[in-house]
Amino acid sequence: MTDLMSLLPSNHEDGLTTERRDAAENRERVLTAAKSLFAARGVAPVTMNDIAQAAGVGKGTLYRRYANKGELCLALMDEHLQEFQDVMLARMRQMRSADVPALAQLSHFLDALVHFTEAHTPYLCEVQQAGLVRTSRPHFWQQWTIRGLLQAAVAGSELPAGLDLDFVSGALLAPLNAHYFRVQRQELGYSLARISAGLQLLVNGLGHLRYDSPPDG
Amino acid sequence: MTDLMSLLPSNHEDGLTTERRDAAENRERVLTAAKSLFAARGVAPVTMNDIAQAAGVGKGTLYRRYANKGELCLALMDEHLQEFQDVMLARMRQMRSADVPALAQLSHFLDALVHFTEAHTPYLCEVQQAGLVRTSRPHFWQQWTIRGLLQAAVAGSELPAGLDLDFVSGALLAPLNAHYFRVQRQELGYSLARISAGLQLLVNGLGHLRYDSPPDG
DNA sequence: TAATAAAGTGGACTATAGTCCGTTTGTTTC
DNA sequence: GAAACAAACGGACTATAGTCCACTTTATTA
Repeated sequence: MTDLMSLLPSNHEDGLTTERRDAAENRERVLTAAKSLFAARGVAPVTMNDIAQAAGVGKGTLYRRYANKGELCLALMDEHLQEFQDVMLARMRQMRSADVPALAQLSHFLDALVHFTEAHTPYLCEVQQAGLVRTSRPHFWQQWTIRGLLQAAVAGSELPAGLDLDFVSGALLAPLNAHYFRVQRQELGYSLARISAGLQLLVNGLGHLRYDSPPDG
Repeated sequence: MTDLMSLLPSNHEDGLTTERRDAAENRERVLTAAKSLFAARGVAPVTMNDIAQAAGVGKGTLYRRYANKGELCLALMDEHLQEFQDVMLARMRQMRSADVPALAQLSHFLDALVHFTEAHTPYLCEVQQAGLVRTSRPHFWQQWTIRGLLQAAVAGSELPAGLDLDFVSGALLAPLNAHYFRVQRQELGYSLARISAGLQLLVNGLGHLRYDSPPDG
């Protein structure tokens, strides 16, 4: 469960192809400038032009590395995401060795995910707007983890066999869609606990199914 | 269940404030032009400029009536939506008088919704991109209907009391988000039946819960 | 039917995203 | 350390969304 992730594309340059010195410098300047602009004015109102200018770099240079604000936000989130993944993997290893049932692990994971989404909503909104969600590391990893826990629950007879785990793992993640999450939080006024509890309701429901519903291809 | 809808804002002008003759003419020309452009080239690649030009109308005129492509698409969908609503209300009345359980009605409704979404995906994507989803008639009505059926299921003891129906009705709709729906259909290759079955899985799961999970505010 | 007010119109204008390509800089090789 | 090549750079340029406002048309009313 831990090794497969290293095969995924990473958001920061990997050491295989070395980056030219000026390029590395500029990347750093762009990230720093973006971070401080976002902190000062919020994410949405800052334009790519603003960022390029603040970084003392041409637009072409900026776009060469980050095709849009979404990619830039993904890069800025990278270390937080890495940490989140590490923490969650550690906790889940621990839970597994303490024989915590898979569905309980899933509940824990979903709750953590709600908090992660809360912490990064503006960035995630940009990622989504850019259409990068499905291909982004955060989302891929999240769905992959959920799917794995569901699978484990099936293996441990907590869930009936024959469930459409691909669909369900996507459906559990759908309400955490950044834009929708913001609506829930700000327009509908849902608390984090409420969202978390709602998701667990769906999971618990699945756990009480007692027959097989055949999926089709 | 039927009357409340008439209070909602409609997408076409209501007869209360009469529209000036030239304005009505231009509105018609815009809708016609847009429909044929969308049919010829698809929705996404057509620009507002294209539409204004094809309609023989200035940009200002176009934007006065439709603030963006999303609103325009909503207007173009209006009669289809109206028909869909009528059909569904009729069917549900019929089912109710035949004592079909609420959850079975919900299954039927979700299945119909999958087909409706399929039929209008490109339009719905524009609506979503414009950020109009939550305020649009289609979405409001859909969630309102689902929520009503869930409520009926609670009343008929098909569902335990205490469920967070607001959250759940939103969560059931989340995987039908136009962009995500397109991903499921085109990238993941899910069939309509599979999506429909997946949603019903979630509903059925709820139906087998046997304890109350308290929501919080 | 002329005067008037309100509603509607069109296209120039601004803002932003994103592309393109001639120029510059860094790295490698000899 | 000079030549040669690839990588990176920057800013002018294009495309599109959306705004603004001086002007025109319609409906009203006297």
